[in-house]
Amino acid sequence: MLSNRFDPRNGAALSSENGCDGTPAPRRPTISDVARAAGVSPSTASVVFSGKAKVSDATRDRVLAAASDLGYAGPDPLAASLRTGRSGIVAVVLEGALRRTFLDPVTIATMDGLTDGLASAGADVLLLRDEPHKPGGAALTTAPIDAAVLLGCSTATRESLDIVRARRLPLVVIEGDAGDAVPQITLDNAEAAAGIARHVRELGHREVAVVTLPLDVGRRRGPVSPERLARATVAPAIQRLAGIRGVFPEARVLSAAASSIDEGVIAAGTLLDADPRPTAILAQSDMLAAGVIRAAEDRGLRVPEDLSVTGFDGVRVDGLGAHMLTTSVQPATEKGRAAGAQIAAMLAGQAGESVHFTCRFRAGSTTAPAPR
Amino acid sequence: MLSNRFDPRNGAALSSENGCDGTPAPRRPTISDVARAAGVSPSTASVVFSGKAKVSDATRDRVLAAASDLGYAGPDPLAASLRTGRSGIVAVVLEGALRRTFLDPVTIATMDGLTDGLASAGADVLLLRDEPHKPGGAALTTAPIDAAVLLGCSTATRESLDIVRARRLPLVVIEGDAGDAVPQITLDNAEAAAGIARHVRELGHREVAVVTLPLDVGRRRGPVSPERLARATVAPAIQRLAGIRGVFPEARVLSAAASSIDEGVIAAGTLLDADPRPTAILAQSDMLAAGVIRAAEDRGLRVPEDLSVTGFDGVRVDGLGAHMLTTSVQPATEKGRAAGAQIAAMLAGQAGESVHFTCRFRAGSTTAPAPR
DNA sequence: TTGTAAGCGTTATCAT
DNA sequence: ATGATAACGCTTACAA
Repeated sequence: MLSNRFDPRNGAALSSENGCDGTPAPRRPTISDVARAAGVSPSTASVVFSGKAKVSDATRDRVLAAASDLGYAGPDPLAASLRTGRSGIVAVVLEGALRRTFLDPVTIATMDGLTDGLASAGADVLLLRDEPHKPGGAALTTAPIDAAVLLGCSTATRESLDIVRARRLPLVVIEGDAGDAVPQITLDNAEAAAGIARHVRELGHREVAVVTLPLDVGRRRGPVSPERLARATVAPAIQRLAGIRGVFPEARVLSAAASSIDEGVIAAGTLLDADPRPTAILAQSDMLAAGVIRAAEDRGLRVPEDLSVTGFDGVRVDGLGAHMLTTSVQPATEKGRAAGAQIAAMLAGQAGESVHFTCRFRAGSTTAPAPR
Repeated sequence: MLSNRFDPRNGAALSSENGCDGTPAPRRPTISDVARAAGVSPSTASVVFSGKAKVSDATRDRVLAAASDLGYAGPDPLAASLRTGRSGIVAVVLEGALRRTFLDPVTIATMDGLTDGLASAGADVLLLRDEPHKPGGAALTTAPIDAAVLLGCSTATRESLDIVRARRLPLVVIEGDAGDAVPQITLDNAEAAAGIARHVRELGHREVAVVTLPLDVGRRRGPVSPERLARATVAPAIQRLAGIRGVFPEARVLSAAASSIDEGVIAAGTLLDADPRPTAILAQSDMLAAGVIRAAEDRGLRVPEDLSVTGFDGVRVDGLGAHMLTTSVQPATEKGRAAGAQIAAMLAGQAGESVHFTCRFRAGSTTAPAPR
């Protein structure tokens, strides 16, 4: 028997003969095969494909023709990656199920910007869930990635963070709790939320309620006690609430289980059926605000005459109708793009740095002077 | 000068001395370093990490200790990939911008199922846009992937398809136009749509209009002429329309520019302000149907008393209110899971096969006998 | 402009 | 249970 060694290309033991007809097992052509067929050296052929050096037209044509002849589809990415030390892949680590993550328009916008910013570095995005203790080992430890971005992760991600550090991969954290040395993309959540609150106070509102984003991975719906707040982990939710509390320390606060219209409806239901009824409801996202408006209108309340409603994010909410939400517009896409740019810089050998973004208050048609 | 060869690990020329302090340039430990430190052979160390053979406890402990000592984070995925011929990555090729793709709840559900189905094969998902003629070469040709899934791609993807074929990668197409030999995940769009249409006809409706999904990559909003339909490329839209036309050949047909509530509102606006006003509107997605309902209610029309509305998909539409949509429920998550399972099978050396799914009609509260 | 040579770090096989 | 060996396919520095 001539050869029975393992051949990764075929994923199984390769014997010198095929099972039935004596034909040699089909082996994929390599760049050396192409070079040989073209009568050039492997390095020349390599350069033809990478374009990293000048090659005479005649040579290039011969190489390309040989490649086409042999059905060679270009350099094997796996081998090229090992040689260059780069896979061209950046992991985006998401907390929780894909389904939930991508239900949030802000996340989608951020992902959009991220892929965009990464594209200029020639990198693509690998979707990874934050589940380090998965049976069979975490994908984060074995995936051929050049860098990682932690997106929308609360402290639950500590473990993922350690893995990335152990692998010494460039890392950027978007609005998460990452600590010291890691470049972060941040937002002025507290200030922006305070700005909204001030607007509402200036309109004369005193009976105000708040609907927050989920505060932790538990995502429990309901009133936010001091104890609960102390255990909260989701930075944006905590910060926005702090901003509001600076203006309305006594506001009643309810947590939603997700950033969705339906959750807004549920929370507003509780708030609007209470006595005294708030004259303004500050929601921590535009999706929640849309739900609050829906709940108000279902009860025959007019927005903004009977109830003022504010949001946060400044995203286009599909199905909000004619209302123009009073909100604070965050540069969601820019956040992602900035993360991508930092990754690109770090991959290019530069130091990554944190980037801070600010929101822009936008007065809409959903707030008005408090009824008296 | 002892050495000035290229070192992929550091991404730059490696000199025998560091720039300032004479310290040797820090080199990452390899599995051989770990093996040496533990006093075992590299193959033994490898087996400790892969678990693919029995190792005595004492040996394993020594290796692990050495690894921990040296700060070794595990086998280099790039090198392991080259050796095994597997990267553990499957590309999902999407048509158009991420932002648009992920705005569709059906796509999200399918992605959810796909990642799920792939997880059992130990594979993760690389997001790739369908743009083969991008400057710098298509990512699809150079990405270290084991297989590819084409999701929601019309014929525009022919080129991507060719690349995947040239690379001889396992491929599955979800509801797309891929031709013969490629395993496909399909849906009984025509039959399911016909079923909805029959339900509406049995309720006595004769004046019926249709709101379709985008018909091609142009995604133009407006009336669907025979010429336009002839140039349509989006299979589900075409098939669903065919199903409806079998029941209501004369129905007025409007195409939406996306599958969203707002687009439904726009299309329904045109239809409801026309004379004669339809007594039923068949939307090709639940999102569109939600918009149709919204538009109707905005005009003071009651659903279903004055207007019957049907959808397609059976997804939970955030903010649909109390209505229970009459629709056809498609197994969106299952479609993705099936695609993942086929990829897994092909990666395991088995033949991939097409999988056909059927929708289930669901009568809701948005259809009623035609007003007379 | 092209060729030569030396690995990149790992893991499957086979022998012990 | 462990070790020696031989690839995996490519890209780069350097010489010609």
